[in-house]
Amino acid sequence: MRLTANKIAGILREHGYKLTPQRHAVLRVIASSHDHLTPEAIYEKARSKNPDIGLVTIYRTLELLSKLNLVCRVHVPHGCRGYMMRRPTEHHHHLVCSSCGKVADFAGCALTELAQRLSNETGFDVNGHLLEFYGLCPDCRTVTPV
Amino acid sequence: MRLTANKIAGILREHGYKLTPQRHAVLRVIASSHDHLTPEAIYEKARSKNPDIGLVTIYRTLELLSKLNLVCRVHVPHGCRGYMMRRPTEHHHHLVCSSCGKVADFAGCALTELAQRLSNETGFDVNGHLLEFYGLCPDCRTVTPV
DNA sequence: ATTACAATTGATAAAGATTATCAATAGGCG
DNA sequence: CGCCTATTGATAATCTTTATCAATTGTAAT
Repeated sequence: MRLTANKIAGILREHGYKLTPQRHAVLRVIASSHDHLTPEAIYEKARSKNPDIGLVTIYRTLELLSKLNLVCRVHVPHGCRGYMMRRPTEHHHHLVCSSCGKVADFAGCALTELAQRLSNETGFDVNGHLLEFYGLCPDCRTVTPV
Repeated sequence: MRLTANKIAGILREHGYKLTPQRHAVLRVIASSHDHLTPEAIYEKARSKNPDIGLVTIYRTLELLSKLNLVCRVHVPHGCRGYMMRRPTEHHHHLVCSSCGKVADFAGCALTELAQRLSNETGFDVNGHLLEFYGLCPDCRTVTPV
């Protein structure tokens, strides 16, 4: 089960934020893509539906949606600002090809135990983690990487 | 045992790169700090020893040192370009406080097994990973986070 | 030591990405 | 329907990072 753009729009409203066409557009764009999208890419896609949307609004909206935990920010080697839908029931991480940038998802990170250990040892209140693997995808293994 | 700046300078030379005072300075700066340093911070520190060094050289040197795996690039929530020494015998990761930015190190990530599994399942040639935990440090737990 | 060559540097400018400002607009509630 | 305030978009202002290119400087061979 995954959250639809409409459900998320409801959540947005529940938190006291207005539902504007621009926010709706950004949500649609992110929800309809499986990959990470840069603010610029989101801008381009959103404009095709909503030609008058401004780039600044994209940034503001992304910040808001991140704060509400509706989208998550992802770091990849070439570009550290990618956004994608957060799917609560599908906790997963990324395996990124260093050569072509292809991204494969994987689940089963089994880090809660480690998080608990860290919490005990350091006194931190651990509430999240970032895990990514890097390597060469099958296609790029056969050629000389750039 | 940790690599000294001198040893690393030797490694640099072995790889066919010249040992310039600027590169030496950047290495010293990074090697002498335990925290992540931004390019700008490295620039400031390097200038105190070598007033004529240029910012562009810092960027170029960081790129080179990263390529040689002598330093590693770290992503943290507020600023995605931090560099620190790579210490081959001390593989470790970071636990970052979302509020004050304090960083604690930890070892024992036990991800080689997972990397092997991913390698088998996806055909990727996995050669590295990025793992970071986020949370609130003991000091920041008691006050309202920003 | 000297020389010559190629790598490296620094200053400047250019390009890109992100944030601040502020008047105009539009969503949501009564 | 109309008001109030949040939100938007255009522009400009900040950073951050990269490109350019002449001048400099390691290095290895002499």
